[in-house]
Amino acid sequence: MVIILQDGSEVPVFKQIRNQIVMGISDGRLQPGERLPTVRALAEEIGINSMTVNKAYQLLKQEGYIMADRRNGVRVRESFVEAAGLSPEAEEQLHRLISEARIRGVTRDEFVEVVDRYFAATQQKDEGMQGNFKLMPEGL
Amino acid sequence: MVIILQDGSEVPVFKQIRNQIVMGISDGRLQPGERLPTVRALAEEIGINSMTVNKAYQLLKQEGYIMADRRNGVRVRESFVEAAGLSPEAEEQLHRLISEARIRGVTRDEFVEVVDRYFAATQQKDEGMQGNFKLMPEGL
DNA sequence: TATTTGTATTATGATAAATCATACAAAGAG
DNA sequence: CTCTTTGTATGATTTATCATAATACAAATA
Repeated sequence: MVIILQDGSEVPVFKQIRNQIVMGISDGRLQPGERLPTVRALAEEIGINSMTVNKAYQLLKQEGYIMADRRNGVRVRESFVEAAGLSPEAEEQLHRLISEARIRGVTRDEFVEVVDRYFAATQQKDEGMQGNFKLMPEGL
Repeated sequence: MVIILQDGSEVPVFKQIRNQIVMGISDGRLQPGERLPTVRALAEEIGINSMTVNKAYQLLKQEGYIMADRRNGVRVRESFVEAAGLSPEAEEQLHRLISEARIRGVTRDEFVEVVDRYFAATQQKDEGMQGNFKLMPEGL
């Protein structure tokens, strides 16, 4: 699992960490139950304050993506609650994205093509990369 | 076209205005060249400061959705620049939305279903729905 | 016992966001 | 010309966010 922090991004660091971990869970790079780095380890590797990492973990925990306690450390949840459809926030954001895309001239098929590309980006379990949690310094 | 502000929303007011106008343009409720309310009129209608409306208009103007000057007031652009595909920001946000949706158990078909619903929500020009902005005199 | 763990607390500085009150110049109407 | 309306520039204020920092603490572990 590689985390890449973009420096000039308007997205705050703690949210970049959160987003990339969510994407990692979604595409299988992070397996259920897999342990994540400690807040201090991750903070030191990236070169940020540990409370910033903790803020990302707190958010992920509250959203139900991970579990964290002093017994088991921080781990990806074993199972996720299957909800009916998208969240209201997700629907709203998707609506906005589609509105902007249509004005740009993007057709339905072109949009679905992008959707399929991301849906297909499911990475199956790879023993070789198990447990590796690499961090890259701010790039680009 | 009626602007409805959600009170408890985390989305700032100026961005709510911007988003709703973009959606209005996309689904045809706002026609090309159609005049939008003055900053003061819209501000008074929804009970906010006129500079907040101006901030939304400035953003829309910068993004190329509208044109605004002292001669013609504020109007929806006649034509929009057709770009190739989604913006990088849109792709990134879509990627995140899909990642979150997949974890919730949303399938590709279910997701596309929602996409189609919003893509189909193109409202053609309808004389019956010609209730524009309330305080809007239809001048050239 | 000593260390590591997540986490709670509090503080601080920096920066950005959000709203508001004015004022001004350009344009049009009378 | 005068008066009004227009978008907009300016500055102020208030609030919120972000990241860092220095601790401390309880639970688990080596």
